[in-house]
Amino acid sequence: MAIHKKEAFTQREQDLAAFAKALAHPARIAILKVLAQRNECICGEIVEILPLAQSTVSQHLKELKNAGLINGSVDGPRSCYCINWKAFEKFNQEFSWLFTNLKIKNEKSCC
Amino acid sequence: MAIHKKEAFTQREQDLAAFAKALAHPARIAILKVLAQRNECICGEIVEILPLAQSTVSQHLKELKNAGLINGSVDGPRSCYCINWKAFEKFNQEFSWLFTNLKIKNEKSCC
DNA sequence: TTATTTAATCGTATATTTGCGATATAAGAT
DNA sequence: ATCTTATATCGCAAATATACGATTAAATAA
Repeated sequence: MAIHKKEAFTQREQDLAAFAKALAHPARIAILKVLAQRNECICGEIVEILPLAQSTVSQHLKELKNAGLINGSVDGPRSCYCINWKAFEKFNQEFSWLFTNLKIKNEKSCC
Repeated sequence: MAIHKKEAFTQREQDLAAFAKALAHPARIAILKVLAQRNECICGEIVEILPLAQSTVSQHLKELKNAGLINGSVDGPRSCYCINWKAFEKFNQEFSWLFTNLKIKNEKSCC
C-alpha cells in the first residue's frame, strides 16, 4: 500500500482519529473504567482484572499513555497510572463538535 | 497471537470500542464531515474531495456502514450515503457515560 | 445493442495491531 | 549480596487494516 496517507488530512482530523484509535479496543476501555473508578492509583491490579497477559496489559497502558489519555509515573518496582481528565475534556469537546454541532444544521437523515 | 480476545470483554465495552474503531482513521472522520455538511446525499463527490483512490474510499464507506454510523442505499449506478444520527446519539451517550459520569466521582487526578 | 458512468469487489502488497513468553530492570525484603 | 516482586521491553507469530489497480456489476445514454 505504499504509504499511509494520514498526513494528507487536517491536524484536527488526525488528532480526533488518534484519540478514537486509543479507545478502539475493549481492553483499553476496560482499563480506563478501572482507572476511573479507583481514587488511588496504585494500578498493578489491572493485570489481575483483565483477561490478558501482563505484557499485553503493559502494552495497552503504554498506548493509552502515548495517546495522552492517562498519566503514569514509575515508582520503584510499581507504576502509578491514572486518567488524564484534561485530555478527555479536550477530546470530549472535539467529539461534541463532530456529533452535536453538525447535527443541528442537518436534523433529518435523507436515506 | 492465537486469537483476539475481544469476546472476553463486556458487550458494552466491545460496542464502544467498535464505534471508536470506526472513527479511528482521519479519512473516515473526513467522510463523516462531508456527509454531515451536505443536506442532500448523492455522495459520489466524496471520492473527489478525499486524497484517496476510489476503491479505498469505497472501503472506508463500507466500514462506516458496517459500524452503523452511516446509512447507504444503492441507487442505480450511484450510491447514496448519509449519517445515521440515531447511532451517533446512542454512542455519544456511551461516551458521556465514560467521560463525564466517571469524572464526577474522581475529579482530581492523582498523578 | 453497445458504450458510458458510478461504485463495489477482488487480489495483492505492505504496515500495523494484538498477544504472549522470555528476558531485563529496578526497588525493596531477607 | 541475593531473592522477590512489579513492570517494562524484546522478539516473534498471527490477525487486521490500509491502499491501490484491475475487474465486475448495474443502470443509463447513445
